[in-house]
Amino acid sequence: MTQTELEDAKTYFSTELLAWYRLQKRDLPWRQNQDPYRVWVSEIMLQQTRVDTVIPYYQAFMAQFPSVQALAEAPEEEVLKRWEGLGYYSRARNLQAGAKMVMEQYGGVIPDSHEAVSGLRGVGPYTSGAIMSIAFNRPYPAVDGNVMRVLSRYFCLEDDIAKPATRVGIEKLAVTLIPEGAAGDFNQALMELGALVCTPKSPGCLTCPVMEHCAGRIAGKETVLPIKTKAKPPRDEYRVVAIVEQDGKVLVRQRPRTGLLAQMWELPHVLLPDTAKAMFAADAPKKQPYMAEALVRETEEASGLFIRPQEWVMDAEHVFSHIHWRLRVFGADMGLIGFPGSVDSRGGGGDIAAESLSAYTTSTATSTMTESVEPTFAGQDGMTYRWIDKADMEKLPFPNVFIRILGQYWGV
DNA sequence: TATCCGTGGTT
DNA sequence: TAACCAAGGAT
Repeated sequence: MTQTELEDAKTYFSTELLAWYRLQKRDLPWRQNQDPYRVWVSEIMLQQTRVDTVIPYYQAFMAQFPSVQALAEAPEEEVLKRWEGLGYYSRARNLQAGAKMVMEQYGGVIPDSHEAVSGLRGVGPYTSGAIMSIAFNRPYPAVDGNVMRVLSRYFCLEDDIAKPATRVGIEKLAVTLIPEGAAGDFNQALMELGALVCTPKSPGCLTCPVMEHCAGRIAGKETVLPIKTKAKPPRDEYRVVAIVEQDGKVLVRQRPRTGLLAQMWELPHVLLPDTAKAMFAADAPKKQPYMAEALVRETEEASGLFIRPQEWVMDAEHVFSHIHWRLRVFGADMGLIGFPGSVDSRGGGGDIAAESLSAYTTSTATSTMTESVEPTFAGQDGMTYRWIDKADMEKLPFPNVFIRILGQYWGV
């Protein structure tokens, strides 16, 4: 292809795609106007997340946090709760951190500046380009997975889109395609085409507005492009979960401030060694003494509570991007009656258990005096533990897997 | 550069 | 079922 032919193909692509978008674009909540805050929130939510999933979250989030100021001033737990179920929870914390930065450094106004927007927590190359182009109509590229797929096919590019360097190259190409004065619409058009027509598995070339000059299709490679190296499968983790019930309430804890499911609440659970895999086989008995013992030991060391596993409740699975949790859930009671004898009978660790119980009763008494509800106490592991009932779940953010487990346990 | 971060829909 | 993957970013 000559240089002139390439330029013609590019002009054709930009013109036809833009016209197609303006006729075919979906009516989405964040397209009501170009308010930078609305664009910002939508772009963060849309990271690695489907449009249909985002829509209800976006509506609820904007209703509860309608402005940068409202978001900046909200309690973090309310923000996390509103994000519950959407995943990648760091997005929520970063978004709020960004809102606070906008309040403090830019007087509550999102600046029309690529450098400033790029400096906000959770805003990377794609999102900064999306905000600058959609909210301010500035000619920056917004290259996501859709755009890499569409341009890989149209220009028959065979670089591995899993490599960061490839995205940089496609950004350089994408800038040159932006029509004068139409950056926002054009960038959205690229993504809209990828979402609706130029889909990963079976691209709809027959209805594609630019199929006539699509080099990938002409070469017969529309289904092999884009080239993308396979991701590693998630590693298995076998875990035992405790539903400890006392006076109609269930013991939960808050995860650490960083890492997986940071600051979310959960049922206590312990990691089993890889050798436990056999115990999760379909024909293996559901209740294994070994698991119950692990649960007793680890939970006691973590929370300071002595629990007694009773019955197998259910199995559950949860797949993260990089970890596959296989969970076996046990119902358990608190072992308060005859506690010292129980400690002795199990042998070893008696001192730890005795101290733990003492610490637990003390902190519970303290917190019930200072707070009228919800005794909260620190475990030996530094995590915060508390007893909740069904209604308390409305306040605390839980990962979906525990919502499922507790929902079934409580018969929701 | 590779790995860590969720969840749900499709195929 | 299992694999794939979706409007990515941080470290």
